[in-house]
Amino acid sequence: MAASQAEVAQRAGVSTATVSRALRGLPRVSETTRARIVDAARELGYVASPAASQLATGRTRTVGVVVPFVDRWFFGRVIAGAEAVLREAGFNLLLYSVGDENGRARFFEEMPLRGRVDAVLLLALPLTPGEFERLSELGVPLAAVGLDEQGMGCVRIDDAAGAKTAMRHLATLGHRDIAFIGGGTGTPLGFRAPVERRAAYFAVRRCLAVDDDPEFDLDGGFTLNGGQAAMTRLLSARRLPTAVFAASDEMAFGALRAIRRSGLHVPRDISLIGFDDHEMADLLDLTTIAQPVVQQGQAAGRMLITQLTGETTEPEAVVVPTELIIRGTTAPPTTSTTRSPAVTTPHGEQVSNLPAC
Amino acid sequence: MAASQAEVAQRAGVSTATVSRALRGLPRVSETTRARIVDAARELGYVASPAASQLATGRTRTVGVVVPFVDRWFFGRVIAGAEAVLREAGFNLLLYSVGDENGRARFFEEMPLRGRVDAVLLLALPLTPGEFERLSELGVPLAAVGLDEQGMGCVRIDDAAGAKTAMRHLATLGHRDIAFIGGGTGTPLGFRAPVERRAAYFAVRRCLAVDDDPEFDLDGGFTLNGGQAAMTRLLSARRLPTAVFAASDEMAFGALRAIRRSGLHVPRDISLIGFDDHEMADLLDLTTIAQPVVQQGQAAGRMLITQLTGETTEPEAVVVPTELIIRGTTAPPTTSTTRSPAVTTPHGEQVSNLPAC
DNA sequence: CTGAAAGCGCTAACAT
DNA sequence: ATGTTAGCGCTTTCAG
Repeated sequence: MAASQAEVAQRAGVSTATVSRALRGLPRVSETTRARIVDAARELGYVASPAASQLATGRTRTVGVVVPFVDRWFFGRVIAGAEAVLREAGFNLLLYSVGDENGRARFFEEMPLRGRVDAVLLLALPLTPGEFERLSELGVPLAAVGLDEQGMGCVRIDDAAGAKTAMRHLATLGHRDIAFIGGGTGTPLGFRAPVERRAAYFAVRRCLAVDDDPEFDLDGGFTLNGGQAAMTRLLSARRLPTAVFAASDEMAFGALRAIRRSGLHVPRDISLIGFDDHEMADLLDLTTIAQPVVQQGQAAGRMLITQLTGETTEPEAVVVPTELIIRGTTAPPTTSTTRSPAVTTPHGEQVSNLPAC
Repeated sequence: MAASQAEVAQRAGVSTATVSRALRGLPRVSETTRARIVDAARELGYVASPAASQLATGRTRTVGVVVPFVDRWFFGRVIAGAEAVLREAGFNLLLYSVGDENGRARFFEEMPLRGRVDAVLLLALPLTPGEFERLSELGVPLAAVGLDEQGMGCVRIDDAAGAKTAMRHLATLGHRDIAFIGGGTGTPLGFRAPVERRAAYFAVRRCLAVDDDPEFDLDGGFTLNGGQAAMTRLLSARRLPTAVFAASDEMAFGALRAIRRSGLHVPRDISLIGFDDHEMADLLDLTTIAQPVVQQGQAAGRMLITQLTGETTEPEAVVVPTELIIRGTTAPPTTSTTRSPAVTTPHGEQVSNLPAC
């Protein structure tokens, strides 16, 4: 069916070794024979069998991408970014979606990537020492997005700083009664963004000298519906916050819906800030913390390419910046509960005497 | 590094041939030796080299998935569905994102999937005869989602019927001045959903005896921003429609934003219906035509598995049903322009004497 | 039920 | 610059 290297060799009147060299652009082949071989190959429609060259060289020209979910906005974008640069460099993408605890266990047990990839890109999955060990046994370069792991290239945002910025934005507007919708801190998948964003929430609260309030610490499971449910719970509580910080835009969307359904208005009655700058955030006029998503995928992809193309560069850890995007869901609290005199800036923000949090 | 079959054979005191049979569950191996071999393999952590068995058998245990974009809601979901069933059946996924005209050309020219996959799943990419030919040369089973191609398993919705339902819903409510936001009919990628949905729009118009109106036929490029831009154009036209049919929810979201920005209200001033039942549709209370997305991916995946596991079933064409989801963005026109007496049903729909469109 | 041996199609030393 | 010759690690007749 498909032409073999031997046929090309015969047609060009050379040995298979020369064909191999010529077609891979290696030196030690005269230009004239190379041209002859290239012609013969084209005429025969020859393409080297990946399996054979893989067996001979050990290289697969494939990168494994391990992701919790393919069908979430964030991951889809990161994959797209990584795919673009890897494809450009001639690599294929082997996709593995871990999904849940079960799938994760299976992945690390069976290691379906073993012998199939030259490198692995990990998305947002913090590894247990055992898992890291298993992955290392593959003996290929590793990189990750949304992780801060030793021994592999990592590109991520500073979740703590981003969350702090969100909280400071609310505080600057004059808010003190701020609720948090996060969640997933106890999930088996163990993402770190949820944990860090929540920690920052508490840190800023304390810095503002506001007592902890368990009723203001909600679990929205990082989903739209979860965010809505959490907000609904919040709205039926004894005391209402003047602002809500949702640790992801999707949860903020859900919260938005719950607030509207309750007849309240954003930001008049409650301010709301999200995190991620989801593609829908602009549409819903949601104030949020933006992070570059596609770029993180690209950066991680490039790291792997660098590792793969010989230069034994030390795996680096890149932190990309987040940015506060002020839209229409945040404003100063109407029932002025600010504890210090505040003036309004041209941007409509109140400047209160914030402690240096 | 990794244990080889020979080592297992030696440890179990048999030949590599027997190891091969035993580990793959083939017959003609006594249970006692099989057990011994399995033990030896486990102790050595042996896993067969994919490259080697691939070279020997020609099978890759991998399915190629060719998709226009990874980072669109629809495709992400379909991939997730397909991945689940294929993974379950022991197949890996090789992802190829075609993206644009350029990437598409490269894909069909280089055929990076050649020799790397046992089957190919195509998403929403109608093929030119030449492309189909190239793909067929791979000599592997083909399946598609969102296509109606001869010679491969296809699973899709009836776009025409769905669009007709959307239009009839508006017509039943009493709307006659209905605009359409679609687009991409001229895109090089040549998806068919845009074309069919638009054709149905015109068909129902004519059936309602409403003259064609070029000003009501907008291009929203199947993106959120495009939808917004199209709606903005529409709002600045001489004559306003009482309803808008957006061929995708994402464009409907954009339209929604444009309408709100203009100070008009949905559905009081303008009714709006979308298509797809995007995850955000419920949040935005958008009336739409729902289609099963994950299920289409699963169905296509199963088709491939069937083809692959011997049963030489004829590639079938499955059409899954769509469903009208009535939410809050559609209502009877306020300025009653109905041409026939209408009564209101318990569901709030007006029943007008619709011609049988 | 098991083993010997011949590939699968390519690459990489080593010769020439 | 080119050819020879071993593998790479598994599968699969074909014998036994």
